[in-house]
Amino acid sequence: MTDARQAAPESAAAEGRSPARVADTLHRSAIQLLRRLRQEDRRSGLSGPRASALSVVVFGGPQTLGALAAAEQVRPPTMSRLVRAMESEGLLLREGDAKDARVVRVRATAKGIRILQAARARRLARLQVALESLPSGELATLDEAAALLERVARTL
Amino acid sequence: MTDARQAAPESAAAEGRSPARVADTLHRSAIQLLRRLRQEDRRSGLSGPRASALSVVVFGGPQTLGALAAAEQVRPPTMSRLVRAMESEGLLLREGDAKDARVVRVRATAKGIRILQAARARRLARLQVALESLPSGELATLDEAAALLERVARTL
DNA sequence: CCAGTTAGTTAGCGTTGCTAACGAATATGC
DNA sequence: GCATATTCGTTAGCAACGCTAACTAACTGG
Repeated sequence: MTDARQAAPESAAAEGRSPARVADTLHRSAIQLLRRLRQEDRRSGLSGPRASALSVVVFGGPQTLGALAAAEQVRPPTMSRLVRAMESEGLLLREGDAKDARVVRVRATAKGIRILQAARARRLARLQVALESLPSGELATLDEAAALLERVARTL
Repeated sequence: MTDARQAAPESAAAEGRSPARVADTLHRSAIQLLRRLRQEDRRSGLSGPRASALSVVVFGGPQTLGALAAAEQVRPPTMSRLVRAMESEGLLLREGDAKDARVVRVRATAKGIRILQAARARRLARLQVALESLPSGELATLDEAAALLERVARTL
């Protein structure tokens, strides 16, 4: 099945580096990472779906409701209800579009931005502490890999 | 606040490699990666919570209901209902403990294992395809980083 | 101007999360 | 050994989230 031995690559043994194996380890470690960081979200007052949707609006700028639903991989009725609930909590607001009266544009409020950033800061702080205890070489590897991974994820 | 300039590290510029920045990029890329891979789960017939719980039982072996709830970061009543539903679908079975009659031990059935592995294979296949188009140096970086990340995640 | 398409909502259902309260079994203390 | 406390899991009941089906309103193309 595997063609790992053909034309041995330039350097350090390629046996552990088949795309299949890397995919597996990457997948498992990403799941594990986010699972642990999710513990920090309890005290944010934001549910998972709300934090995720709010994040898209805060970092991606104002969005139509449909675009937001697509980004969150959720159907329009689900996002419609989510947006209404979050609007009533003052996290975001819905505004009409000047060109097309059908669309609803969603924008984060100052409060929404503040709350999301606080939740995000808690997650990142926890991860940062763990990274601080790594030797600089390992940190460099993670830095390169993270940038790479971001690019790979966009092409998925 | 940052002490990035003190005692300049051995090699290539450390400016982008503060733990804070790496944490941020890692976090974002992990979210993006799993968000995309989640699209594959639609055709597995397993909901997110079910796939996740089943995965813990398949890879971690038989578990008590409470341990499973803790692993999934969910309260016992939630896991109790989830397990009952999955048992009725033939994905796993509940068996009593010989030593302690209070505990319920949960084990995956052959069907459960098969279905989980199929879902997992779909996710991994998609990621693998993306990785195959990377130059081997980048793949090596991801390989090292994935192993590192797995270790970091365990200490979180 | 009329048919078709698109954006979003409403209605109604199943699943998944919780807390509170309980039953049963085990552990502890006197 | 027996009363009490603790632990494990379940039941009941609620809120949040996911879906599809069906609808209204608005835009588009002839």
